[in-house]
Amino acid sequence: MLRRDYPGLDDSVAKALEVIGERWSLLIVRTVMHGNRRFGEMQESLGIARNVLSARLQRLVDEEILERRAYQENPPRYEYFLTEKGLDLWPALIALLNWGDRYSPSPEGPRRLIVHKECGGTVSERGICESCGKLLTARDAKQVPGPGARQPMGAGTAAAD
Amino acid sequence: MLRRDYPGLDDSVAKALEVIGERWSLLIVRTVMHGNRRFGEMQESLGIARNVLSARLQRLVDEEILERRAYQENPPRYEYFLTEKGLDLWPALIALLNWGDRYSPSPEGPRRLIVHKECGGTVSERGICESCGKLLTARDAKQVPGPGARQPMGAGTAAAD
DNA sequence: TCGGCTTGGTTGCATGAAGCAACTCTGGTC
DNA sequence: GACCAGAGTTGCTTCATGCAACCAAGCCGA
Repeated sequence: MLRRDYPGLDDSVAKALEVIGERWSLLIVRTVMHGNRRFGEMQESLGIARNVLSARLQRLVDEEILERRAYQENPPRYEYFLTEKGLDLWPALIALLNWGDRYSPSPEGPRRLIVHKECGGTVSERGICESCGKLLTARDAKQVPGPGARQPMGAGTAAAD
Repeated sequence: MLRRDYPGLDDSVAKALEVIGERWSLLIVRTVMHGNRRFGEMQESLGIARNVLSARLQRLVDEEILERRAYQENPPRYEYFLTEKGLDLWPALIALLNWGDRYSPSPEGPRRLIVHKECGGTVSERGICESCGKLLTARDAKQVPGPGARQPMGAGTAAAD
């Protein structure tokens, strides 16, 4: 997009979209939630151009949605983790996931299911456990293969660090 | 964005973003929810380029998120309404709204508040009425001016048609 | 009847973001 | 010494976006 801000719009949805509304940004947050923390993992799992991935990671770190931590010196190598701010995007992602499932379903059913770590219940559109009724956050949930799963899913299933 | 699809990604979030992840799309859905139904109203309330608005409306109609209805013949004039599919984006918009409120707050407080039509209770991040506890949809909620409201808000407050 | 106004677009052009491939840089391995 | 891996960066091309001007069909007022 030419400019990523929405001048003249001062509501909170526009502000949110200025930060995470760019192409790829939300998918990067999502892939980190799935446990892909390294540049190469993300690049492979998303099929994104490397320069664009580099620019998005930079911006997401600047916006304090991701945090970059070195896991080795010499040569320096980094991993990216979600901050609280990043983890708090989980409800929005769940809402989009469910909307996508409802209106563009795969014939075999969803590839991934989000379940409550504690009781194994499925997670509703609003991020509520359908089994125990609790209001969940990113830390309470994990993904498991759904009926439409094809390949082994990338990396782990951990949402938080 | 160069291309709006995400080839190789077959999960539901990516599918949802292919449809409503383009710049402006979600803001157009939002402004229609706020009661701006006509081309000129949307153009003014969003400050979007007219050709881009035209292209986005076309696509949103194609995707059956909006429905175009003539309100007069000669010359033909149209209004745009949300379909069920469009109304079902409400939980995602509420999640983004709350995320934006939390992390980029206006000093005076939110400009708009979303309240439950029936009991007047405020609507939580997950689209649940904080007063009566009901799980709400777009039709159950309306927006009212918040503490940070400045100008009279565009058009009405109706969410549905 | 003539020009101007309103609504809802479409067209043409300039700019900049996304995609792709090649390159860099640092260290480890054979 | 040659080669490989990880994490980017650089250069080039292409397409989407923003802007402004234009079009079209009816209505309005003088």
